[in-house]
Amino acid sequence: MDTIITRFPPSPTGYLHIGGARTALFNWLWARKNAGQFVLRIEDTDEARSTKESVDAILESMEWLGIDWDDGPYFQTQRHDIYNEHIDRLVEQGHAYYCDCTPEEVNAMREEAKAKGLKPMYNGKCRNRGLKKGENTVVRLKTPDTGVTIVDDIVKGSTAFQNAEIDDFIIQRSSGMAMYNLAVVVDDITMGINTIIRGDDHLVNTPKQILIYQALGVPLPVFGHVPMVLGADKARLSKRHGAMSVGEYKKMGFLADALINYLVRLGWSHGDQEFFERQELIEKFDLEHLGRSAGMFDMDKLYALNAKHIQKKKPVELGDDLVPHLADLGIDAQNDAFTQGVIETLQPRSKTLVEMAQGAAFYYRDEIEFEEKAAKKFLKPETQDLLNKCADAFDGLGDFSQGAQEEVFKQIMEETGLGFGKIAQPLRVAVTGTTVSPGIFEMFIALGKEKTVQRIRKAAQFCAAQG
RNA sequence: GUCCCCAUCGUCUAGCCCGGUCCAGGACACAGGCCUUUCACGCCUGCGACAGGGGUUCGAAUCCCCUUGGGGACGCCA
Repeated sequence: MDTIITRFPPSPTGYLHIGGARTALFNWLWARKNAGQFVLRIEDTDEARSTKESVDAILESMEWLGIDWDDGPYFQTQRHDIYNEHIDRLVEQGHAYYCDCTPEEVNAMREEAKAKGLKPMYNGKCRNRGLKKGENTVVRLKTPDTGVTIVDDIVKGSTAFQNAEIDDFIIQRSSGMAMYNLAVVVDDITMGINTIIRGDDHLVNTPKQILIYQALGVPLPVFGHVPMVLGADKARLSKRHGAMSVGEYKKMGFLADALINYLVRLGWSHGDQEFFERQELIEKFDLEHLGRSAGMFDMDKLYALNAKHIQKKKPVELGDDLVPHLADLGIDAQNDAFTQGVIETLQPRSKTLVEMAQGAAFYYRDEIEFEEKAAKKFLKPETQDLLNKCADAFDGLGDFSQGAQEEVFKQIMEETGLGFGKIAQPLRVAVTGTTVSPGIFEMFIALGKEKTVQRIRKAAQFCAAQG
């Protein structure tokens, strides 16, 4: 086959939502896997609802996800001439005609059809009137009255649509602007798109588009209609189901790789494999294993996958992702050796970067605030001696390794007769302010000897002041 | 109303095309346990599904039909 050319055509009437991101992903993956091309096209022919902000937001989200395009972005509003050329040709060749019916008239026709138990349709009134272009004329495609139009779909199989069900739909508005179905087909033809993967809400549009391809005398592309993403109540995913836009997931601390992994697996499978690296996805993605049924968006699974990706990623790489979240907490951190050490201690216990940033905060504070409950339980006046003893011992350590720290613990446990936990918990509170943190040794190492000792001493003073 | 699509554990799914290896496998969630210096991670165990009904067949999750349920589309929106 020729070079695979796929596309993603968002309409800029909002942010990039996760359903759209998934279709973009499928197309991108397929192009990348086949060393093909991925085209980005902005479908902004609905001038009333399209905004520049939406375009920017969509591009930004795609960049964050790492979905890059080889061609575009094209804007449909800049392609009037191309559409009009094709429309004129269709009219000249008798495949399309001008119509001056008013919206009221058309509405009446639809009501009439409905009353007869049919699908609401335009009745073809102007088909043979030989009208010329006028003030309020639209162009309609002359569709066949009989026969069927077959949609051969790589995921849904073959579906036959009765041509009698398809009315002479508008391809050019009275304003002269092309309508969606025409613009899409002309774009796909002129951009050389040969593989179209999109949501199955477009399946019923496909026969109309095929009719345009045929009228234009152009071979059909490969169609693949993937099921939609549903919310937890099995209704089409919408705002009330929670976060919709890709940008929100970024804010919530998800890794782009994790979101991609999740989205692709929702509606595609590779045996029992759940976890995929980006490169792996490109290698393994295929069209055969796209699912046919709609799937519900499941936050829990996304969290689990995100946790996995956080665990497997290198601290250096995670650093760049984490720094902005630390900044959100007012922490001015760099992706340096210190931060990477911090990250290492938090990787197995963070589901999101937000969680990681929160868990990391104590490392960066100059002043530790003790949680009331924790202090009451573990920083009692009588704990002062223990803390000072620990601080002294640690301070005397030339080598602040885990092994050396363990030795210190051993000695103090012997001296005091206390169990490990009795020593570790007060120290934990002393250093972090809370009872929950990474493992005590790894944490001290990440923090560094100096700060660790300093914090323990401060806590000892705090204990003394409690009496 | 009309047309179209879909149907395996609560959820994502493997298996279905090319019937037997499936009294249906994995993952998330949930429950219990182990590990343990806290919280996690990890490990182990458990719970849990072929929507229903008819066929076809020696044999059906897999093929056919009907029913039911869910979703989508019918616009001078995309």
